[in-house]
Amino acid sequence: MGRENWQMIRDRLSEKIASGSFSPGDRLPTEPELCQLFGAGRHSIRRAVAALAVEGKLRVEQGRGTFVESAPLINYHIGRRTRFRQNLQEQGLAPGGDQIAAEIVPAPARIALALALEEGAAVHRLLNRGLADDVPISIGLSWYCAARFPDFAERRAAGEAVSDIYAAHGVTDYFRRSTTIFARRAEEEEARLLAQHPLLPVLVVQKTDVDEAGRPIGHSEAVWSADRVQFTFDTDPPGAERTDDRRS
Amino acid sequence: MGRENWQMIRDRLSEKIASGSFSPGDRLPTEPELCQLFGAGRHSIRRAVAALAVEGKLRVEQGRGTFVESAPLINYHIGRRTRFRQNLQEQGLAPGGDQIAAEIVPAPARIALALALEEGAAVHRLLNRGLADDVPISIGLSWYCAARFPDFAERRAAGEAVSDIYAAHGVTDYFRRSTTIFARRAEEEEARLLAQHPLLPVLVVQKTDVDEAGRPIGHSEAVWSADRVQFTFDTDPPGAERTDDRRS
DNA sequence: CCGCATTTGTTCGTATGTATT
DNA sequence: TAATACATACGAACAAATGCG
Repeated sequence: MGRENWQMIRDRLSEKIASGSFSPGDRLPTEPELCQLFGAGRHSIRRAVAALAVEGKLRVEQGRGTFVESAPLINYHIGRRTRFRQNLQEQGLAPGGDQIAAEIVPAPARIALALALEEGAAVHRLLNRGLADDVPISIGLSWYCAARFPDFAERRAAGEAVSDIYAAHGVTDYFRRSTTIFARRAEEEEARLLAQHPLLPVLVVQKTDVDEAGRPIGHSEAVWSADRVQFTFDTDPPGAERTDDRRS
Repeated sequence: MGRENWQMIRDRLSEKIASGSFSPGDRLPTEPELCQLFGAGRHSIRRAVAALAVEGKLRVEQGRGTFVESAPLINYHIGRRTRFRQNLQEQGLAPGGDQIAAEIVPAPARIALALALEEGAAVHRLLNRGLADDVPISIGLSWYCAARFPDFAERRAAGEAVSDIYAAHGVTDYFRRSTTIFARRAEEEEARLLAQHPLLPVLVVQKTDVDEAGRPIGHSEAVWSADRVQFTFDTDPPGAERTDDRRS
C-alpha cells in the first residue's frame, strides 16, 4: 500500500538526498549502519537502496560503498539537420567519443534495406560511445556502405566527425530521414558502457541519414542513457519558444 | 559474472517462455513448485521472476499467481498532423479512451507559458487514458484554455475527439508544434492505470498543439507504456519506406 | 457474509562468496 | 594478508490478497 517498511526507508532516504543531508558524490553509511539508523533488517535496507539505484539516485559499488549520484540532463534536439557535435555545443557541453569496435561485415537484411543495398554487401559496422563533458551518454551502432566510404572506420577512429567524412566523399550535405525511438531496460553491457544502473531504462534511437538526392548513406541504432538525455522534435517550422522543463 | 544462480533461473525461465513451454496467458507453477523444479530457494526464484516481470515477460498478481504476458507493439507516427485516432486506425487498432479526471484550475507557470496565457488563467485540466484494442497504452494530462473552449471537458467525457472539439470552436486545422520525449521509471499510479509492472519504463511525451496562425491551443503531457509503443518521427518530407523493426 | 486454503509479499536471521582498500 | 563492504543464497515466519465453499 506504499507504506511497507522498505518503501518507507526508500522514501526517507530519497528525502535525505533531495534535502541535501546526503550530497552528490557522498558515500552513504554502510548497510549495517543503515540497519541501525532505520531500525530495520539488511533485507529491507538493501531493497530500498536497490530501488533508489534503479531510479538513478544512488550508485552501488561492491566492496567500496554506496554513493549519491548527480544527474545532469541533456536536451537533444532532433531535426532534419541534427548533428551530434553541434547539438551538444549549443548546450555548452563538450562533445566527445571513443570507438569501441569497428569491422567490415556483410549487411544483415534490415541494414541492407535501410541503406538500399543488396543483402550481404560489405558495410562498416561501427560501435561508438558518445560523451558529453566526458560523461557517457550514448552507445551507437552505425552502418555505412564500405564501397562508398572505404576509409570510414579509420577516419572515425582518428576522431573525425561523421559530417567531415561524408564531405570527404562528396556528400556536401545530408539529412536525417526518419527517427524511431523506444525505451527498454538496459542490457548488462550497455549499462556498463554508459556507467548507469542495469535496471535503468535506455532510449533506443534508430535513424537513417540520406544525401541531398534522398539516397540513404548511413544508418545507426543508438542507445541513450534515459537518465541523462531527453529528445525534442520540432515539427513546426517557425521556432516558437518552448518550455524545456521536465519531470515537473 | 552473469552465471549466478538466480540469473541462470531467469534465463532458463525466459527460454521456456520463448520456446513455448509456457504460453502467453498461462499461469506459472507456484513459487514452492518452482523452487523444487529449479532446485533453488524461494529468494532466487522470486528474484528471477521479478527480473522477468520488469522485462514485461511475466505479470505477478498477489494471491492469484504469476502469468505469462503477451506483448503487442504499436508504432506511433509523430508529425505535424498527428492524430491519435487516425494513427491507431492506420495500424488496424481500435482507438479508445476513458476520462479519469477533469477540472478547471488556474494555469501553473509552465502551462501558462506553453499556452501563451497569463499565469493563473482558468484552464481545463484533463486526465485521460488512451486505449488500443481495449489495452491501455497511455495516460495523458492535457491542458486547454477554459475561456476559448468552455465545454471541452464535457465533450471529451462524452467521447468526442479532440479534433472535433477544436473544430466546434472554430479551429478548422491545427498542428503539433514541438515534441519532447524522455523515459523514466513508471510511478505506482501510472503503472496501475497502464496495467504494467511498476519497474518498467514509461515514455513521457510533451507536446503543444497550435492553430493555423501558430497560436497554442492545447498542451499535453502523456505517459506511454514503453513496452507497447514506439514512436517514429519523419523529418524527411518524401515518404520513403522505412524499416519498422525493433529490438533486433 | 464468513472462514479457509492458496498464492504471492515482506521481513528477519544466518552463512558464505567476492571485490576493494 | 587482513579488514571492510556489498552480493548471493537458504530457511522460516507472518502478512496480504484472492478465490471458493
